[in-house]
Amino acid sequence: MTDTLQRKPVSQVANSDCFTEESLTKLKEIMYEMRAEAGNHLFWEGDTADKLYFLKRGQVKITKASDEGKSFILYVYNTGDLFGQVDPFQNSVHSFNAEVMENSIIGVIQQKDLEVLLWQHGDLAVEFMKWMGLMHRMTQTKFRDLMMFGKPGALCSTLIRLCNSYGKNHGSEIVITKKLTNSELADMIGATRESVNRMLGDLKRGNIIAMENNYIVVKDLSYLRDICQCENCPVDMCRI
Amino acid sequence: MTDTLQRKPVSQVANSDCFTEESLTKLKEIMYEMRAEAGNHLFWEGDTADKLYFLKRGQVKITKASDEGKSFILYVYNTGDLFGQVDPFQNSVHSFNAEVMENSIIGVIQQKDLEVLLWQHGDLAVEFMKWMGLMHRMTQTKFRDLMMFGKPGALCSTLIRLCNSYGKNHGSEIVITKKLTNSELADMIGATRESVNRMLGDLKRGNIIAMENNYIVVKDLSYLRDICQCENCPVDMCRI
DNA sequence: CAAGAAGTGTGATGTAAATCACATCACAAA
DNA sequence: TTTGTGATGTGATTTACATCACACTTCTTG
Repeated sequence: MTDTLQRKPVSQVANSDCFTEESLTKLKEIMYEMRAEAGNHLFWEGDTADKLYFLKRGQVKITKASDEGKSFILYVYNTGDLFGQVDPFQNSVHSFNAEVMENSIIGVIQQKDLEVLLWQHGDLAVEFMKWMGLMHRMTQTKFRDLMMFGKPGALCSTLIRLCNSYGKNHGSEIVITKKLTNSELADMIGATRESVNRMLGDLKRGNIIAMENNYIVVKDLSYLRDICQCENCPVDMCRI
Repeated sequence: MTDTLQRKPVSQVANSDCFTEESLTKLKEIMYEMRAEAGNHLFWEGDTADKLYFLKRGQVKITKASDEGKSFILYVYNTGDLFGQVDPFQNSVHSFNAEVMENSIIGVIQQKDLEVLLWQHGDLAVEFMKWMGLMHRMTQTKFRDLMMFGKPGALCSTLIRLCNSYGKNHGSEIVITKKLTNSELADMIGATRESVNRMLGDLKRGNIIAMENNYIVVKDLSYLRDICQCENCPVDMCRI
């Protein structure tokens, strides 16, 4: 979560920013490209986890379904993001689902190939370690935000993360350039649509946010920060 | 979370099991040893995060304090565990506190030194990547357990994790060989002492668990599994 | 453009869990 | 032995949030 001034233009922010141009090229060399249509799944819970995915273009969300049919959105990945699971077990399986949200072009990396690459290139290994550290930290901070500050805190944290992932500055306001339904927001914080609706209503009435042709506009970021005790961590960390 | 038969003796389970003997030796060569007394802190929120810690002996918990003075226990590390933060930012700071619970002997690794080592040794880099993946997954599964199955689910998941970290089989029962107060359990699942007390009472009445001179004994692991929809993942992953 | 689908907004009610308030209980120190 | 201290156990009350129910709005698409 960052000062509005520090924010990079939306289009440049991706978690593969951790890598240098050369490293990214090396990674790209061991990828094979595939296309996936919106609605399809890259993997399901229980599938073998032995691949990484580089989102050349598109959007993918990582979810967990509960028995009662509710689904919890853990991450949303966008163009330029790298994601997947690296485990020390041979028969490791996914605990989550990866659902394609927009038609996407995806570079697939086999864990075996990645291991060879890391083995050969020390600099890539170091960058890769840092990327993994970043991803882990993103999970931890999200965990904290969703556990410690109630549903309003979780929502405010999510709005801040959305600003960091999709925000465009308009003067002192930040437009979240991604349409989101109340249900989607609810699934991101483990709440119900109705609760989100009421909370958003409160924020609108308090002049913290506003809607501009169905996009959320954040008018008072510092208020959101206070609610979830945001510590102004790096933008790259506090994302969706 | 595993079948009782698969469970390794407590003393052998540590997250540094990801590494081969040789790799661990290399890591140990770049450590400097320090002693820390119970009650002290290895780091506080806001401190620079540029070190890893290898717990040669002792116990350390990673916590987050909320404004209202409540504290949430994210991890408890034991002898043989490696922990710490690796971030791609130069001025990265900790989001959590590390409190020493027992007098400990700790090997400290500077991130800079680690980078050199990873750069030089491909096999270590690959193992390190897997270790990081394991740690991340541990966080994710804990996240899921605490978010999706209510407080009873969170408690059951935590009891299973405690079995995996500290469990000793006694016939079909598992003794959790670590004394825990209701408050500590509460801090692990983000609940209150009273709630934990009531939930434990329910489990005792249902003959799922019992107390034997202040140690928790799990008598019906499968019941706990059902409550938190445990998928029987590897022991090494589902830990505290 | 009509009509169904998908999304929003909001009241009423139910329920899980926090909070408050004490009564024990265990045990260590004076 | 008393006294203090931390932990446990349990009822009564409050609160946050889910659930249910339904009206209203806005987007689709035939």
